[in-house]
Amino acid sequence: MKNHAMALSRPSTARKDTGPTQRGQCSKRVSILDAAANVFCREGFSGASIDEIAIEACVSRQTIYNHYREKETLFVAVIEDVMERANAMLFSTLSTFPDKPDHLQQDLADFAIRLTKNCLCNDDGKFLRRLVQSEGERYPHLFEGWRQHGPCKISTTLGALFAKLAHKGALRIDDFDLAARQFLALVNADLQMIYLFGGKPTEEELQTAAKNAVETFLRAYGPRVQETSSQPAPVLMAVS
Amino acid sequence: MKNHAMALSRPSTARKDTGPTQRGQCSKRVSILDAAANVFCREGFSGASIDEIAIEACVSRQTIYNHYREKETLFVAVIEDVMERANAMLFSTLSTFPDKPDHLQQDLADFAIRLTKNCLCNDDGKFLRRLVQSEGERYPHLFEGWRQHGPCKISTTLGALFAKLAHKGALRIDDFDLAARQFLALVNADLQMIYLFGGKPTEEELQTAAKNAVETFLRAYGPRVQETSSQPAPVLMAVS
DNA sequence: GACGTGTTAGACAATAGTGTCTAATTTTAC
DNA sequence: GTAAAATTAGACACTATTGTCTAACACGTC
Repeated sequence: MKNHAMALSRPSTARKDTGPTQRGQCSKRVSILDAAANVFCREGFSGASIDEIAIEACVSRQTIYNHYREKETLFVAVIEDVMERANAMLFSTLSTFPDKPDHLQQDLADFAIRLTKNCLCNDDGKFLRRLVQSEGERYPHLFEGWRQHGPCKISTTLGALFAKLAHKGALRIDDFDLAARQFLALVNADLQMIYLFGGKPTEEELQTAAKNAVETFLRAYGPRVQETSSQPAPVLMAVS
Repeated sequence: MKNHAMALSRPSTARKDTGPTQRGQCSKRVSILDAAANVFCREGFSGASIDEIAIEACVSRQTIYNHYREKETLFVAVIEDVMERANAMLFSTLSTFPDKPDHLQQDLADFAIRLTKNCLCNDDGKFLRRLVQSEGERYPHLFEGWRQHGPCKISTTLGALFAKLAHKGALRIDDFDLAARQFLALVNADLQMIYLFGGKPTEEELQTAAKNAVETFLRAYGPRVQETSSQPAPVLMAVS
């Protein structure tokens, strides 16, 4: 249950580094990485103890030292593992961005839900929010690659996707990257408070957040004459 | 320079708890709290050592134990200190919200800049982002009060302020609290990436972020006929 | 069954941190 | 100036943790 997303996406990325084991005992490496991710996320780098990780991974402490020479090596391996998986999931989700202008409101909302579910609210997302925040300054080089290929790239990629829709006349956008950043910000507007104390939004909260975000986004960037169901908007006429 | 905001707002909140000192040695308490805030922020709770705090506060370790019985007591005191100050600054800033509909775009942008500068980008803001994220789950009761009176209240308070403007016809808003949350989200849209690796935005980045946020906010919630400088919008007339 | 690889439990030294205690010193109040 | 209060440096016991080492063990292949 808790490791659902991890377990799901793990098989997709074939582990290429051949450690002391071939592939039969690869499961040890995986359980160590998973347990370490949980403990590091829960306790932070200095708060996490190797013994705790060993117990949670159902592995002896010595095994951890066999695979990863020292605590910091393990930490770096965990970070890289999570980041690679998170970035893969991010771009896999981005590839589901709607390209047809029909049902834009619903399609964008569905996309927003996929994005939050797959990338922001899962264990990897929580891990990254927490660890980048707390350990980011201590390991600048470590997170730099992820930052470049993850968060930084998402705006431009999403911006390009919005550009496509704009060229089809479905959106009126000046600065596509800005619109992308704002779209992401709006999606998170209702969820920030939930993230804050470590919780995960319910399905309903997710849908409401997506709906709210898309409505406002379209009011700002959608084609003119946006009919809102709540209050009958005054009829507008374009004069020249 | 670094403690500018802290030093500014500190005298405003009279310290009421009378520890072992009356008020002459109160400066010790303050330097301990400041140093502890920095170290806890940098290293997290378990990573921070009392010795490090003592050195940074230019105080002997024993003095810290005299004032605060143990590490956790000190931690809680620091958290409460920062939160109280942050909330005070937050509502002090909220009180500068524009109430005149003229020059709304500029006034809202200026307000957004004040908000980011005074509450989000200063040391206290960084401290809270980091510590609530990493230690929030360990001390649920500790942050609960702040959450109620800070982040949770800001939406409703800001929402009420937007409502005033809306009633004057300056804004077209259905859900005021939602609009407030989205305003905050938009203001942060361009800054998230900077927060991510612990940096502080420059004055110019701050202004651009505020300008972008307000423009989009007004496109979504502003009165109709929003003139954009880039592309001459068609003149619109409300019929009935 | 022998062998090699990987795993395990436990002991171990080394280090670092917490919290206490004491005696000397400084600061503050009167 | 004197006495009380606060501060300091240092030693101290205690605990937790890291990382190493060793001997026993599991498990497969040959």
